[in-house]
Amino acid sequence: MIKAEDVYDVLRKIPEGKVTTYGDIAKALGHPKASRAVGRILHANPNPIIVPCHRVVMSDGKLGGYADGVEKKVRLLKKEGLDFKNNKVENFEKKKVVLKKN
DNA sequence: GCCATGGCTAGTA
DNA sequence: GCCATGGCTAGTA
Repeated sequence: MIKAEDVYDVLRKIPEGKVTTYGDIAKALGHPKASRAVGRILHANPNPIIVPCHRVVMSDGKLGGYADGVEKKVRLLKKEGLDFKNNKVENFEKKKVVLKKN
């Protein structure tokens, strides 16, 4: 079972202007198939201020969801210097962080 | 039984 | 576009 606290811990390491994916978080925590579960956990994020869940997107660079509305997610990411081409993060490969497995 | 995913396959152009 | 996957919640018995 994947713990919400662990997901939030990983999230706090993502710097401004960078992103990661649901699947990468799942892998980093040793649950390669739990990507969807990660999404559910983020949906329940109790504290968007300290846990930047807007920096998590889909494996193909598409936006994914946001509890507070996708528009807001876009706004936050743009403010951090990211851009969107056709519903995808521009230069996705360069914007992804590499996550360590603990 | 839902869903903030992802990987794989069919099959179109 | 289909479906396995994992975590959660509603709501029946």
